[in-house]
Amino acid sequence: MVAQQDPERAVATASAPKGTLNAARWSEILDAAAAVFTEKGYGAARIEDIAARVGILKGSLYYYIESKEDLLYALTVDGHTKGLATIAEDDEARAADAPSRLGSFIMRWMAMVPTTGEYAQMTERDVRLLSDERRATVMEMRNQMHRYLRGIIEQGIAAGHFDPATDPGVATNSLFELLNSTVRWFRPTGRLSNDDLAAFYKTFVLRGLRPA
Amino acid sequence: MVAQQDPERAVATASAPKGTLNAARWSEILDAAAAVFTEKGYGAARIEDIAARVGILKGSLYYYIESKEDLLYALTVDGHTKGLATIAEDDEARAADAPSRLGSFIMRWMAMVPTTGEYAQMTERDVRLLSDERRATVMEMRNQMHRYLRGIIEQGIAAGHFDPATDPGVATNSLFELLNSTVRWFRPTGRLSNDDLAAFYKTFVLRGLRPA
Amino acid sequence: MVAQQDPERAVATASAPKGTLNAARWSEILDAAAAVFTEKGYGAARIEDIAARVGILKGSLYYYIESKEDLLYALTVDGHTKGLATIAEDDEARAADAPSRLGSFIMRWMAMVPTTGEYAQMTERDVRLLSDERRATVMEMRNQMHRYLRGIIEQGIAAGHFDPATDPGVATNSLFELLNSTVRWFRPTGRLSNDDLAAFYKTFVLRGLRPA
Amino acid sequence: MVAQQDPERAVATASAPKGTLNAARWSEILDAAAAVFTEKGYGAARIEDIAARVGILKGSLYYYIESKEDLLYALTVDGHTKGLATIAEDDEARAADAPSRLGSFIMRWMAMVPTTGEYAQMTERDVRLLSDERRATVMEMRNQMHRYLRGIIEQGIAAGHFDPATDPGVATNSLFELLNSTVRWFRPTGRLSNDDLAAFYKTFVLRGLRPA
DNA sequence: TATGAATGAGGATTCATTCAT
DNA sequence: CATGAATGAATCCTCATTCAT
Repeated sequence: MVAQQDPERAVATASAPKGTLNAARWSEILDAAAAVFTEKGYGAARIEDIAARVGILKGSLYYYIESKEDLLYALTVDGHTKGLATIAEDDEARAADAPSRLGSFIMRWMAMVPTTGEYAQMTERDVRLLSDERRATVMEMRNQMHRYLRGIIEQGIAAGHFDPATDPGVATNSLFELLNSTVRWFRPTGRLSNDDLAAFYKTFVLRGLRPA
Repeated sequence: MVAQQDPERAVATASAPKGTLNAARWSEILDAAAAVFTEKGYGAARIEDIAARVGILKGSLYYYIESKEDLLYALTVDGHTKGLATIAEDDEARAADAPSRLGSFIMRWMAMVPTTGEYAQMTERDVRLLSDERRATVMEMRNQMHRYLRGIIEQGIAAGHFDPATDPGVATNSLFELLNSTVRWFRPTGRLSNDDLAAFYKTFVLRGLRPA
Repeated sequence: MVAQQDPERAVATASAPKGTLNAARWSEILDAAAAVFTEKGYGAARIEDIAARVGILKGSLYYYIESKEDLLYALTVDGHTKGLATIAEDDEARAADAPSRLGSFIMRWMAMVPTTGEYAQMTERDVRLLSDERRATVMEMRNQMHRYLRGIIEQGIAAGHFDPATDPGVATNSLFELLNSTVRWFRPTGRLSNDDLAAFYKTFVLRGLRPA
Repeated sequence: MVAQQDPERAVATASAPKGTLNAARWSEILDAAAAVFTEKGYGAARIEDIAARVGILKGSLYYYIESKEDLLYALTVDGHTKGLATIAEDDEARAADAPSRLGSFIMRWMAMVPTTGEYAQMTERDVRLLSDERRATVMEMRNQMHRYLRGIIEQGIAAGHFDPATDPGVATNSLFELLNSTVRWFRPTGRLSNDDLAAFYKTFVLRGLRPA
């Protein structure tokens, strides 16, 4: 178990797979892994690259992990945990109508995205690399998020706020893909901030779902 | 799911890197590569898998290629060539207003998507695997497509059909990501056909871009 | 058997290993092999390179040879045959004293060297690549040459023309190495012709062997 | 026959390409590489052979090297470094006349030769296998040695000790080839020691260069 | 004679993983 | 905790050779 977590990783760092460990070091390792995976892709990333970024030798990494997959899994669980935190609503928010719930979700999700690497919202293909059990865990977390978003869309359709011709599953998948695709091309170095982008998505999506 | 062989392949296919060779066999090889890359990802795909799918030994594949990268490149150029064919408009179409041009583009693009594998619209990361020259070629093709779509969006903004608050670059990237993300989750095995999906995207996008 | 040989290769072209063949083509092939072996070394030379230089496909080369080794052997026998031709003396020459026989031999040998490639006087290491039988053949040819030169040196020592402290075996080996090393560094493109070099060797060697 | 390990190795050895590693092991590896390269030639030598001779698996060799070429380069730099050490003269030696400087050089060079493998004085062809930068380094070392020897020959000609008809470049190349050819045929197993050979070369060369 | 296509046995290199110290 | 050294299975790629046409 990780004894203490720093604020940035606070919400839910996956605990290191090997017993009691130096939490700060484990956090460094996850950051390094996130950076390297994002830069090279999971397959091309080498344990050595990650270790080097932490400033230790690759053999030493095995004090913290049992396999490379552990890093992918930890990062993914981390990201998904943050995602799950994002779908939490207080009673008041939950009572709102679908458009405002959806708009609010988009803003929250987009606020979270830059705190995770590309692998946090792991693609279908990479999920396959996990063991059956782990894959099931991740899929369950993912399904929870999908159910949440789908619920809002169905609510909006039922209430006449969203086009009844919309297939809720298609809309859910499309929204997640749209929001998560951001990491693949957006670099907040220019005119546009992450917040600007979030605002665009919100407007775009809410208008896009409106009935004819 | 995997690039289907179709008549256009003969025309659009990047020519095999080693002189003039049996075109049918080369096409088989590209199909096999598309299937294996899509299934396992480029990095994890083994030359042996591809050869086996064609029914030859791995060494024999090197009669057709010089390196694994050749396959990625050929597939990508293939996909991008199809993409470029998709942005072609006759004079009448070009003269139309932005919403109808955009709607029409979405339908054409979505009609093309199922004829290519996931690697046809290669991700940023995989583009890095190509040699400098090849990467430049691919990027130029990609830029052409982006310019086309961006042009339509700017036209729509100028004509008042699209929200003037829209950033054309963001919208262009978002649209491509949205459309291309399809291959990552959609399987046309259920209620919904690829056409249904295209219709959804069209409606969703056109409404989403409308002014307030 | 090669039916007719062109003058340049007349003295003793090793016949192609496979039955009756187009002699001109076989000669072309040997020239190509000599060029490629000299350029890249036997090991690094590819059958494909040689075929390309002849203007045929590598598969076609096997109409003329049974294995790559055939080319090395043919070239070597060729060169050694030329070497053996070089040690031939008429009765008058044979009757001369050692210094004039040796000087004359050096001039003849150096006149022959530029007509063969580097592999003609194959190194110890490459000889090992030949089959036992072929190696024996080549070694026997080589030994004949060595015996000839050694004979002259022993004659010179006996007659008091050469330093009696000279070890005939060492001198023989040294002379062959000296003369054959020429191909490794000499390019007759500058001030010096092959004849100039021959003259230097002759003077140098004859003085070098003189008694104190 | 093969590079014998000796105290100088520690000083003269090109440092292992991968950081600071176990020096003794690196030395073992170089010895093994020298042995295998000499026995089979660089091209035919297998990494596995070298590893086996060290008593490790081939994969383990890559802990010490980045590529097979590294071994060739290290060996060559090693040999050339020894060669450069051989051309060093103290003030008294440098002040001597050309014949004694040359005689002394031959003795020193021949004392060095048996401590290096065949690849130490790498042939032109093998030099091509090195990267541009490495080739340049080796060529520069080689040129230093050539300049040294050529200087002595020019001094001798100027002072009237050597035949003025001698081309210094030709003589330099011939001498190096003569001395270095030793490794290709000489085995100090018989009557003759390496010192005997050195003495022969010294006498032979000094007489060979004398004026008419 | 020549070709095109395939074969298959290597060989270099990579890298996650192990483990004694 | 960390290191250095080694492992060994994988995987890309090479190329001499074969052979039906």
